[in-house]
Amino acid sequence: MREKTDPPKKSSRPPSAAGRKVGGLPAVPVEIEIERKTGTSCVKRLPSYLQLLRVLQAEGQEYVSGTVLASVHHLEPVIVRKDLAITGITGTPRVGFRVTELINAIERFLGWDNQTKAVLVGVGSLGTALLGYRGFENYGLLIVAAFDADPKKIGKWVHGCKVQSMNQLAGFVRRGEIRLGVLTVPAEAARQAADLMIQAGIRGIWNFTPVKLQVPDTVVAQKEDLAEGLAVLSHRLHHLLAVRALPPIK
Amino acid sequence: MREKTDPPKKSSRPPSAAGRKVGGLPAVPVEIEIERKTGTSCVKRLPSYLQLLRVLQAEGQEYVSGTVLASVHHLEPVIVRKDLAITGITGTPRVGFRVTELINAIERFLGWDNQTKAVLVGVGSLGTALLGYRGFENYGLLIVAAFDADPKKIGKWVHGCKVQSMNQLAGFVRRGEIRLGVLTVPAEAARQAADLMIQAGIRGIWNFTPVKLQVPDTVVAQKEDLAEGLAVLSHRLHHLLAVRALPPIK
DNA sequence: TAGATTGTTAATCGATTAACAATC
DNA sequence: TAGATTGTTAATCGATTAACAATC
Repeated sequence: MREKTDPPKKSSRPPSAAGRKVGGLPAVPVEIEIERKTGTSCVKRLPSYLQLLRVLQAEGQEYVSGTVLASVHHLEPVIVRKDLAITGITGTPRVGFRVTELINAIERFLGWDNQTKAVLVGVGSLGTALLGYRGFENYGLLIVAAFDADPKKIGKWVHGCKVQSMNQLAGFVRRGEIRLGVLTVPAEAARQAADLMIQAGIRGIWNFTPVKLQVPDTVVAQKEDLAEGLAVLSHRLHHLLAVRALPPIK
Repeated sequence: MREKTDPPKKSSRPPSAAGRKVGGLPAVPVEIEIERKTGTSCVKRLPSYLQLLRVLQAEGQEYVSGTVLASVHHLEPVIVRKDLAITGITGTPRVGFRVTELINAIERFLGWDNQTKAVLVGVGSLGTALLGYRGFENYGLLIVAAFDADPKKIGKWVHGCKVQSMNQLAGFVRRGEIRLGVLTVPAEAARQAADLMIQAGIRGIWNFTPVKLQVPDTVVAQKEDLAEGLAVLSHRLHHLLAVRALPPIK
């Protein structure tokens, strides 16, 4: 309602500058551009949008509104709008976002626009499990080789990967220009295996061990702990059964 | 320093009442007791403490301080103190917490003091993976049966479980008094499979599908999404490589 | 045009961190 | 005793939610 005749306190909606890329050049110095608020919560929700967007794309939908994305995921629409904003995309009022454009923006933001090759270290039960799981390909991840320290495992084939010795890791990583590693060794071996991966040139470690890794700032480590989710579930279930078991409430 | 001669503003440290169990009876009405601040962040960190505590117990350590737990996990000591407080345990200044007591308190709080039996629904690549992973036994979870809708899979043995048809689910759950189910079907089948599980009497669903389930309030559902962690890792790696790749910084 | 939807700022909520008395 | 550690309250920080002008 308020017009742009005189600027009061609020300068509502400056067309799109201030820390956003306009043409191809950042409107502000790069350091500030990089430091923009990218809380991890926003990033975590992007894959679920992506998953739905791909379904919509397959169905031939051209546009989707943030409102629709929100209702499917049981989120507030404003959350979706903010999440999508970090990818740099803009929508059109009353219409929404172009599905294809949104898919590309999210994939680009996450670095999933090209398949990323990864090695897996530690072919135990979890490692074997992950090698067999083909779902990661939807997320731009392709595990191309497996390594283990146990001589009894070396040479065996697991889900299409020949298990190699740890000595072969550095050469393989260098030749293949691999940047990402999945760590699934037992807790005791975690630290040493991670160090070998880093020496080999791995820059990102998806850490499935219960050990908090210390890595140099040229490397990122992401801890994945199924026990976290299970703990929340167990506690809530425990609680629910205690409350709901005794009297039939109504 | 301040004595309890006269009560100023702050009544620092009332011995231990106010919403805490004292003997065996809650000091306040049950509803309030239940509603006590149990943010999910605290609960998620408990398994990692538990893991370390078991190592210490095996080593014969009798006491451990919150400070030590904190430094191992790279957390602030006050976080550990708050987390442990939700289990109802108390420590002794200068000494710390009794390891055995702490293990018991955490296990009890999470409902991990007795093994919980679970069924798994959906024997695809991820389901097979989880059936083969024996690590859950440390977290009080034992997957005792597997179910699938695909007739071609029924009757096969996967990691010691015979795959059963969905028709057999309800009977099995009732006979075994199973409360927990692991859902690893494809996205399209998630809703229907979850409904069958709930009808069968399952009260907690560990949901590995990318679908947000709608469940009645007699059931808890916990979504587990590996893509979340991978998204955070990918984004950080992408970012890191962009920043660190171009110029050799120093 | 009217009204649904976007993008953004301000307010609220929850979790983390700082500070500190009480304790052994 | 002295000093490290506990338990708790207050302050800070970040994420979610509310509110609303701009837009098609």
